[in-house]
Amino acid sequence: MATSTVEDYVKCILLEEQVQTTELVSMGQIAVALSVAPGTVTSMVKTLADSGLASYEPYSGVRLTSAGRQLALHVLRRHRLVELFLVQVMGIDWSEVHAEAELLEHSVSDLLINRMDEMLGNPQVDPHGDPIPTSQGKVNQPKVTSLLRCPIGVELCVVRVADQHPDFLQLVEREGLKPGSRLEVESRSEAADTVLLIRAERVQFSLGFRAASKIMVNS
Amino acid sequence: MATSTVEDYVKCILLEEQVQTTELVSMGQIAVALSVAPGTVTSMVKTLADSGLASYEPYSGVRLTSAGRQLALHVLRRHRLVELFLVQVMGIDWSEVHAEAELLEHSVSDLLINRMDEMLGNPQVDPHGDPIPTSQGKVNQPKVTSLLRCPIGVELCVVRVADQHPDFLQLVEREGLKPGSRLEVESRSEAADTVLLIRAERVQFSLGFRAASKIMVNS
DNA sequence: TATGAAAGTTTGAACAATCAAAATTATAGA
DNA sequence: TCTATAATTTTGATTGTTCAAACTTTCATA
Repeated sequence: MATSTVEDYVKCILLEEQVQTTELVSMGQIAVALSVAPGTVTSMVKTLADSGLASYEPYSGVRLTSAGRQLALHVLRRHRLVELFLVQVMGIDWSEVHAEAELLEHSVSDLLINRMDEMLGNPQVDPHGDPIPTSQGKVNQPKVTSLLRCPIGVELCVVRVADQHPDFLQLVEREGLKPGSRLEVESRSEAADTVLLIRAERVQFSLGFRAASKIMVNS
Repeated sequence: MATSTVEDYVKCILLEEQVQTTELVSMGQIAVALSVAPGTVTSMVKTLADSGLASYEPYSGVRLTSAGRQLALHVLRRHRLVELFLVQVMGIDWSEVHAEAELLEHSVSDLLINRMDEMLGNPQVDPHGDPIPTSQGKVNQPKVTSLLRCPIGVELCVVRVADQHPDFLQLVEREGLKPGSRLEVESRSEAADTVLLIRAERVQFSLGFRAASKIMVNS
């Protein structure tokens, strides 16, 4: 059985694969994401490779095998269902559930996860809009763009917030940018590093490019 | 921070202290309870002693310090609240919740545990009748006797089932011996190793001494 | 009182996960 | 093409948890 550290590594590799265009995930990326030393990643990645969860190319990077992807998707399913459960059933603030789920994703049984799934009505996405893999490990990644790339002057719907930091999530909530919110990009200024938004009630609001890239809208 | 292994050891020592009359818990008891080799217990108990959670007397046994007891009670509180939550809220069978709780007790945060406690109405006991320690680490151990020692011919109420094995719990449920059930001991036979019971509806039923010692009634 | 079985301890080894620091490789820019 | 820098890998060590097997202590009883 995979240790919870192994689960963390495969999940991390899956998530890094998803946010980049290249095939291989670098050791450095993983080291930063998991806050461990680079050498630690190299050695752990080798053991992932030994157990058939990843294929490792020295000095180039690592890629999940289908077994590794399967495991990672199961962990992700647990993580996201737990998050939604904590918000919907336990009434915990959406900015705090990520940290809780990070722990619980390793110790929740299949029985319990499927009970949660049922109770929540087989939801498609978690509170941040991230898609929940099915128990068979299928995910549908809806087509989205960020506020950095979406068309200007068109009404859009926020579908996902791609950052789990409580501070950011609290701002998102305060400013009415949670998934489901409707808004429009009025303009962008590369020089000023700002994206000017108009929300449903015609209120203006601006975000820096970095923040804007974390708000995903339908496209 | 205490590892989950350390939590398991202090919880185990607390539980063993409770089921015996003597002060010190032996290495052998712990080894059996946790299914580890005797030598492993000796070395772990030394590290518990080093971190101030227990006091260790070579060849005699181990005893929790107040810090150790405090930690153990917190773990026990988490375990028992999780069990009750799983039964009451998640609808999981009471014979299965022990195993689930054994995992979750190490990864549920204080925030979540207190939310559960609230949601369940600050319950006093878990589904097996075991008392739930408060967040301050207080437990009230109600006076109980087992069906082996209780008076004969008096109506009694089951308050606790002191065995977590699913098979036993399922039998208890089938035979209507869950906490809250009313019954009477009609007779005991040392030779036959049986305790003859009469339940509310005047149905007779018998248990072996071993099993009878696991059913606790008010006294 | 002596002794042998049961209980406990020690020893040496293993594995998982980690680090710091030295060594190696890759690569972008001169 | 060469080289300095960044990224990666290796090395050697540490911590936590575990085991089997050798050894020691305890204690009941012959």
